[in-house]
Amino acid sequence: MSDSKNGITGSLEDYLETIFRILGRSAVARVRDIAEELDVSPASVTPAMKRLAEKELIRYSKRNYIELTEKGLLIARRTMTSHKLLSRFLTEILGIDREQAENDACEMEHFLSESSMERLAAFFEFLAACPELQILIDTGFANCLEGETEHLPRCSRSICPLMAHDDDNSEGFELLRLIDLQPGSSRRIARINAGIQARRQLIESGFIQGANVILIRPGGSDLPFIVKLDGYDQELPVEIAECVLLHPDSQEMGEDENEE
Amino acid sequence: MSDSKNGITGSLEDYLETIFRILGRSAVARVRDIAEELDVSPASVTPAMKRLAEKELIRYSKRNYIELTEKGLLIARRTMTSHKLLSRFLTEILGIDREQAENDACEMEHFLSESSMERLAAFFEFLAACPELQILIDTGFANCLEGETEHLPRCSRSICPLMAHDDDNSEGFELLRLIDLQPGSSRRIARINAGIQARRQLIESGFIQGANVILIRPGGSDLPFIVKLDGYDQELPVEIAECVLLHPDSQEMGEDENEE
DNA sequence: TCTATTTGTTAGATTACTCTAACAGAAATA
DNA sequence: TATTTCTGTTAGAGTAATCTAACAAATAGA
Repeated sequence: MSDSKNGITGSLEDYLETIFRILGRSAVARVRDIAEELDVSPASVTPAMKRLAEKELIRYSKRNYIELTEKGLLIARRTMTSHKLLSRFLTEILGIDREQAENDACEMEHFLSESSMERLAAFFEFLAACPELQILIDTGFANCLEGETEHLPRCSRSICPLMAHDDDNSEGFELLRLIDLQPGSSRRIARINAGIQARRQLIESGFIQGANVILIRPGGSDLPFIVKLDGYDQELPVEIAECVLLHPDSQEMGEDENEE
Repeated sequence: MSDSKNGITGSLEDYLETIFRILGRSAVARVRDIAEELDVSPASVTPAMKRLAEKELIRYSKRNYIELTEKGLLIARRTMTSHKLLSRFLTEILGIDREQAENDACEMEHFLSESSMERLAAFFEFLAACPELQILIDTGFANCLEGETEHLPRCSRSICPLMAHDDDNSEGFELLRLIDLQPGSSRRIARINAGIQARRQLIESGFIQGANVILIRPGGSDLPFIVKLDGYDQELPVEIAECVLLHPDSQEMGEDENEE
């Protein structure tokens, strides 16, 4: 029932985190501030405070200022750290805009386990200490994304030579197009070479790098391609199917990605 | 109220995803299978199916097999993809063990926005196409983590020269130890050089790369250090404070990390 | 066909959370 | 001091989710 590691729900974790934030900048935390910051009605805060006090995570008496206990402080800080790490990952690594990143992080923070948290922190330490990685991400990956409506993964040759291409038809250096695949044979997806719209649609349908597709039936101008993915047949119009680029080598089927 | 982008709750998304998984391997989906896979009682499944049917995400009639509608299929697939991406990120990049990664992904999947999802997918494409990045992560970062109880970020010189060190006292090449910091001055954390226990404790307390710390009062053998972080004073025993390594340059305070 | 087992549903309770509306206490103002 | 405003609480309702226990329908076995 109660989520995550603390034995409390995500909602209560949010209240703790909010109290922590407020106390970090003001001398006292009041019901009003909490309600405002969390965008809930003050009437929702009171019962939440009671629940927290019951669990001895805050000190709370009617109509009085709210304080975190030692235990509550620990959870609040952990939640806050989780939030920061996720938000930084989304903005600094993936390049998501701040607001969206905050939204996502705000919800995911309650479910990042301690070990994941610790590794994510290590990743930032590694990133800060490793200029090559920093450059690859800042320049290579970021450049890949900058032409938002353009074909996405695209590197400057100086950063990552194998990936370089000029967006004309030199695109598939070693990649195989889904539409050129032999019916009945299967490959792993290397990348999606589509505008943001089609790209999103394909990705949400499961066409992500590493996923295994089998061409069931080739299509034509009016006939959609049929491909099998995750055990399901899916229809793809030619103009969509064209965007799917495959790793040229038939994989060794030693791993999963197809079973679970 | 209803989470995420679909206008349905995480719980219902889980049911859809489960139905999707089952139909990917079996001809039919029954209440029993769903209950088993989700580890809930069959009595919880029936009302969930009613809620889903009401929203026209499944076709369901009493005591009959369950089918996804077109709309339901879309959501199920999107959730599934979100799950896969997160799980892959946790295992392939961060090196979390599979079971833990599945657990985390299972909950976070409901909150990863479409744009974040798309960028994460792009990251894998970039990774697959960029051998340098792959090497850095597989060798550099992974090596950093392999001695789990050891000092964490540690690179082999061949991969990332600046980071290389041999775990003797050559550790801080250019880094400043927190315990050597001038009282009153502030620096950003570069990394935590501690065993897994102390490391986890520090990170959960907010001592992550990039965070700004101010040394309030230096400590001694019996006297804990006091440092300010996120507006809060924290006590750190010497042996813990020793593990905190700082970027040597006083930062330009142009960004946040201290305000929000 | 009759019975036992499996499977699915219902009823009823519980928990957690939210809201609005009404009210009460405290502080600020006149 | 009296009154208005701000702040916090309570009451009452609603939603979503879960459970156990009892029951009903379908299937399988004898």
